[in-house]
Amino acid sequence: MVRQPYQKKGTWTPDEDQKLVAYIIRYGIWNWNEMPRFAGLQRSGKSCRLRWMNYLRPNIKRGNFTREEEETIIHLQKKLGNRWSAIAARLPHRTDNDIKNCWNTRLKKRVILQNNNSASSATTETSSSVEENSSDDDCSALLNTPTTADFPEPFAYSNPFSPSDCHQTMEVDLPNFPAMADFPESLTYGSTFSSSGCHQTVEVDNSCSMKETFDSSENYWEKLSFLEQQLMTDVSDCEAVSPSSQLWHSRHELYYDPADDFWVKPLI
DNA sequence: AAGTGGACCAACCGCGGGGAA
DNA sequence: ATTCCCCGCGGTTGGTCCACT
Repeated sequence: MVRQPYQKKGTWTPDEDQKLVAYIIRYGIWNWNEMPRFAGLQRSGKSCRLRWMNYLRPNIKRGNFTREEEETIIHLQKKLGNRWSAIAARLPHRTDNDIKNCWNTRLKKRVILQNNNSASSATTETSSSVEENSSDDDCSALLNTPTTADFPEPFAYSNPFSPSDCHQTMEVDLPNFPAMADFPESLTYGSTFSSSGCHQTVEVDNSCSMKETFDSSENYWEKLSFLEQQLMTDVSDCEAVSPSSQLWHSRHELYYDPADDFWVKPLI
């Protein structure tokens, strides 16, 4: 009988974030339901997916929405309704959850207010101000968002939206990436980061231990922040691994401790 | 200083779609 | 054709922060 592991809820801790990011960087996304177990997380797959998609994903723009973005959301909401994922697809680097929150907390009231004002006004010109003032052309810069299909290699990223307007490239090189059979028993891997001018790279290799890199390195979160800033396409689109193989599962059995519901060796 | 209410945001829940078996 | 499983979406909730009284 398979014991249903305890599944934690609530706010994610930095340690959990670290485990999830480290795992996804290393292995990609293959099965959200199975992933938390292998990543040493006591979370549901849905929770992991949500955390990744809404917060940890590298290409997420955080912080206040600009006036232009807000107008775009209003325009698109009017056009598409509450299809937040469709709206998010047209707003670079904003998540559907963020857009939904923005709408529910701010924009909806603003629109209602605008509508009330226009309704109370005898004139008709203001009633369609949003529609008229934010045509598709007006927000074309936002709508012409590159899709992940524009990026030929799973781990090579270009960032046309870099704040500094310089073209930045992120390369994540994962040698032996899915080859579980190649992992030594004392599984070691990690990431090194380098930056030079506008061309910045991220390399993930097997040269240092995961623990060393993410636990005792001087600034893991600095690096993660770097990832967040520079990885400008969806890592989830990366084809990472073939976990369905018997090899995958058999190798993971070596590292997963069912007694603790924790994936021990690779991370500890 | 303490209480209160609103704003904001992260996360959860339930449902439906789509693909695989 | 049917069932099952996974994923993604949208609605909603709960916690935190902050301004105001």
